[in-house]
Amino acid sequence: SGPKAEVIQRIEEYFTGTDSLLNGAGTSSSGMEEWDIPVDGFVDWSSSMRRPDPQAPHWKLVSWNVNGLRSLLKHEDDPLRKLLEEERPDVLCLQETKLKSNDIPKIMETLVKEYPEYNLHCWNCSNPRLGYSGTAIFSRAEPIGNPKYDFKGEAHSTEGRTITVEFSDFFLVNAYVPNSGQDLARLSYRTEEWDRDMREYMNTLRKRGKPIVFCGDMNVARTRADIHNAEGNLESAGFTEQERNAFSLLLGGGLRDVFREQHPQVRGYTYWSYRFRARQRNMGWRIDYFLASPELMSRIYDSYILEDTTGSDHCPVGITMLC
Amino acid sequence: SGPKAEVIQRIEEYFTGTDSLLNGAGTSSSGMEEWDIPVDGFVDWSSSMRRPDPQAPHWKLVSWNVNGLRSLLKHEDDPLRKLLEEERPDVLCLQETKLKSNDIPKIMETLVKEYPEYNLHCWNCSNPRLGYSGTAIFSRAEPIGNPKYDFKGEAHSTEGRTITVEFSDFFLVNAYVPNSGQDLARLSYRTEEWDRDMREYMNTLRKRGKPIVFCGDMNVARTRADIHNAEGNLESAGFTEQERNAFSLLLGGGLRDVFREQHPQVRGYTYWSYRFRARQRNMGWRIDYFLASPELMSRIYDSYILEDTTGSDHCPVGITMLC
DNA sequence: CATCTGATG
DNA sequence: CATCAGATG
Repeated sequence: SGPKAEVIQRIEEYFTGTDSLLNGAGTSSSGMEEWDIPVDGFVDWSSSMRRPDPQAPHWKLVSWNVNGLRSLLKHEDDPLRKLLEEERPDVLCLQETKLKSNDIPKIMETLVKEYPEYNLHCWNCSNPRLGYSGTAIFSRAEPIGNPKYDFKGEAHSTEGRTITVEFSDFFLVNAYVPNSGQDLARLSYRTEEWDRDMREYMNTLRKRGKPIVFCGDMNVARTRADIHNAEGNLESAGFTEQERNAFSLLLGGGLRDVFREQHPQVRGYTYWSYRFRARQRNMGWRIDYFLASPELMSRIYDSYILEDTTGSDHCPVGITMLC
Repeated sequence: SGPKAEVIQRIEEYFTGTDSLLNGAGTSSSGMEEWDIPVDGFVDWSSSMRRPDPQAPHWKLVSWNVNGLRSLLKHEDDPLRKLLEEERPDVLCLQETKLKSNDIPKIMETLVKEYPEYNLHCWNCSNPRLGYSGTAIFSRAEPIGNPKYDFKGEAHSTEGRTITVEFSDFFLVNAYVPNSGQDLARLSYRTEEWDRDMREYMNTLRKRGKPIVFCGDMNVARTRADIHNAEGNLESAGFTEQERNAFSLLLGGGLRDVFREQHPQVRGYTYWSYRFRARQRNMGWRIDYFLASPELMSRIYDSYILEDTTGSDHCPVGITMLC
């Protein structure tokens, strides 16, 4: 019906192009381990790969691990306001706000006053551990009902890592997946409990009959194309076999890695350690994702990395979705 | 004998001028509490009150609570190097270096390389508590024997608060007197143990037959003229009756407050809280001192406050001593 | 090499 | 409102 249908048609053609990994993604039918795909012929992500905003009505969704919102708002170049004003996302999901509940009213007041067009501001924060983790969502559109904080009862409710918001035609889940920690101290919690329970949660959401957008810092790089130095990081938090396998299970369970499907031959990172001047040397990881239910893929027009946005050790990622 | 004797004569005349508090200092013969002297007619310290360097051979001694030496060396305007190059002290005493023993070799190497004219570099630091307190002395002249760290055996030996150096004609004691703490938690330790033991230590040094220069952050303002708001701070660490009385006992025991004797009618502060923009508003305290044995007073040519030196919540203080 | 907290001043 | 540490990433 009108421009939207035309655009969807174009997106479907784009996805079925010859360079697409779509058919192979999430399976290992070839016998080759999924993570170990060859990266010959991959090109680096560049913002010129972004597609212009479509004519059809659409939402821009952006996700960003800000590594401390209070600090971010003090930066000289004010990258959050720049993002809000230049990118104008309809929905902005933040991770690692590191806010304690005491800090939230003041920050919220500031942002509500400056950006009244965002009708929803919701915050989840760690408790009792202060200044750790934390997530937030700003949205121009108001959701159906109230945001849902955390998932699976009390199991993962003390670190403020997830917020779920229901919109008319999809669920949005914003997550900051636990880091497996130094010496992988938290690897088993992360993969055997959190990741498992998240898959279950995705299944329960799906049963409610709406597709899902699941975004945030997944704290795992999927494949050789998603990390600068695969060999050197096989034992590192964020690239262990256990984490990659758990992520594969999530994707196998019906969620799709939007960026990878739209850019099958592109190397694009979203995180660079603050150490070793890693960002200047582009020694990065792709660990921030938009995942989506298959039935949404034909409406997702663009998927991109805002690699020029500084102020955090992560940069924002975004999608454009027809609505 | 020559210029030195002439200068000493001039200093003595200066001290016996009509505006001197010399006769009243350290006693309360008038019935009025010493701290509560009227401050009418006091003028603010200004660097124009400094006396030019004398012709006779002399040493400049400077004392500075640097509030973290590592941080100080990273400041844009590099105030420590500026002090060393512009003031060219013969002896520099530092307090609150906040160095742990691990940090000392590297910092020492840097400074020894840049300022080889300082033949003595000695450091005392807190242990086991890291990054707390700490003192240091740099001196062009080499001392007699080795520096002595701490005093009174093991009683006050875990916080790196004092260094004693013996020169040919005086002892130099550099001290960072313990702060009485929030809610005066440490007031009794400070006044009943540390201050008492320090008086004893001064007595033992005196018995060795040399005068004493005792400098540093004494963490107490003596009188109404030494603090911006006396009434408001009668219960504050650094201006309680107990601390003022303990300091009076030290002065009564034979040490003289050089700045106050040379500038009896001057209000000069050496510390301003980082809070409340106290320094801009000159809401300060005089808590950094050079104290000296009476027999040295006729040789101390100048006593001054380097109020323009920033980089710490204290500014340096100095004296010029004929030798 | 960043961010947080919490202690200290 | 500064410094430090120590935890975390």
